Amino acid sequence: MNIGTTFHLCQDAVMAPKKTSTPRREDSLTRDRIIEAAIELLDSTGEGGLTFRSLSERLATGPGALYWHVANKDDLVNAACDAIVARTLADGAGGATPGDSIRELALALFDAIDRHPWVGSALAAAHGQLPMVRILERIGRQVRALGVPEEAQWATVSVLLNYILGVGGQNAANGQFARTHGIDRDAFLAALSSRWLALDPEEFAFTRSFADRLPAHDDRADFLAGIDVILDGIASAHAR
Amino acid sequence: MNIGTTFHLCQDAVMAPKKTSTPRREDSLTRDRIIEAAIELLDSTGEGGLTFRSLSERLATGPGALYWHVANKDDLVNAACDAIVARTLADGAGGATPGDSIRELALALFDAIDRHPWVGSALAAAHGQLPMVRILERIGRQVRALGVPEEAQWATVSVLLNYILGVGGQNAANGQFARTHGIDRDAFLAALSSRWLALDPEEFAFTRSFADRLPAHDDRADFLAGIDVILDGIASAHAR
DNA sequence: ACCTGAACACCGTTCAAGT
DNA sequence: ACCTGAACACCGTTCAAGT
Repeated sequence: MNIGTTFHLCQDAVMAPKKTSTPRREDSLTRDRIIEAAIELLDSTGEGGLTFRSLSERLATGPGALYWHVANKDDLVNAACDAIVARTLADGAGGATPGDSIRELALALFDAIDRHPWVGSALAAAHGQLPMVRILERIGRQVRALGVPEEAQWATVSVLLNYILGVGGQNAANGQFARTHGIDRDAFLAALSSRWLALDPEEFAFTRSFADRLPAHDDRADFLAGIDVILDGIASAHAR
Repeated sequence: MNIGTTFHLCQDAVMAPKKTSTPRREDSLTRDRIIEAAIELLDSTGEGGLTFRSLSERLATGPGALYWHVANKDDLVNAACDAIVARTLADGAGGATPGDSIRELALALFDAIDRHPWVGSALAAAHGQLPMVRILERIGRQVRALGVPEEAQWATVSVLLNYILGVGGQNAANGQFARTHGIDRDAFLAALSSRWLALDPEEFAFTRSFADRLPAHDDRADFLAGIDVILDGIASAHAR
């Protein structure tokens, strides 16, 4: 899945081409080129913006041509997700301790999903697929390095992975909502806050008590705090 | 965004007559009736099986009629999800300790998503909506009861919630995959296991080492083990 | 007020026909 | 082998027209 091919998009070519000249591709279609274009489309137009028609238009071809290189839409989205995940994991230099490595890995994934919200949904949809296995493997190695006994390793990896996926899914939903409603993060949190304040004071006492702190809170810091809670739990369960 | 309307569920009150004056005919369309039919359709045919056409057919009406009671498909799915979540939370008797209550709550949600896999996806898609707020509130109260200091409560609730949502999302994906491919859980895990065994032995050493244990493992027990790890982490961070 | 059902603007996917 | 683009079988949603 090495995607180094460069290709340029002429979306700023305002002048409409002559009726006689159809936009021509410069080089042939490739699975990698298709995936790269899909990533750009997903990033710029959101989950709903990726369409075989819009994608084929961007690649100056017909919808049917894509099916020669890609099995179907699930395959396409999964491959796009895997490209992002593989790049994200490739960047990690590794921390001083296994715990640091896990923190670094988790933050890298958090940031990647923040930049590409659709990755959060794609990860949730594709259990056991390559992108998830990559993450599983990385976490597993660090959990082993942490000294967790063999029989508890799977459950331990599972907590970390599912927590990361859970946060990722929520971030994806936030990003998607903000996009389709044309508002930014601050406006989204402000709206959420006032919606929570409108809830029944008795039935939702806890939720309401946090409503006004919502707009100011730091997603990333909270996410990391969650990772630390889990790491603490692991340490206390397998203290040596 | 009008999902705050209170509606009561009479799932077991099969023969409760309406004492109040009911100008509507007995079989007239109702938001509740629509939501109930949507739940049945989602349960029996999966996420892709819910269609305004299939639903209207089941209710012996036209697709357009549904829009009088329901804003759009998101609204419909969210309301269906909320009905399941509300029922699930209503069953909880509460545990002996806050920790037990959290365990009980988490297991109840796990089982509900197991029975209705689409609820996992619906929860992931609707951040801050009523169904998620219900869960948030319940967890929040128990976290308070656990003695977690004020400033750490939000992050603590967040770990538990996101972990539950993460597992729920994965279970939803599993259920969806098994349904669309017409296989059961055992066949799914067996296929996953052999797929993992086909991975590169060096690059995926950890994953492969767990591939043969995959078919026999207990999702529910692993889920609960994860909850316990988080509860341990919370306890060790705020030891009194 | 509530319901009908045709119509609109899409979608993923297929496939005979081309090169 | 790879690509084309029309065609198929769907969607969610709207809306004039009915009761």
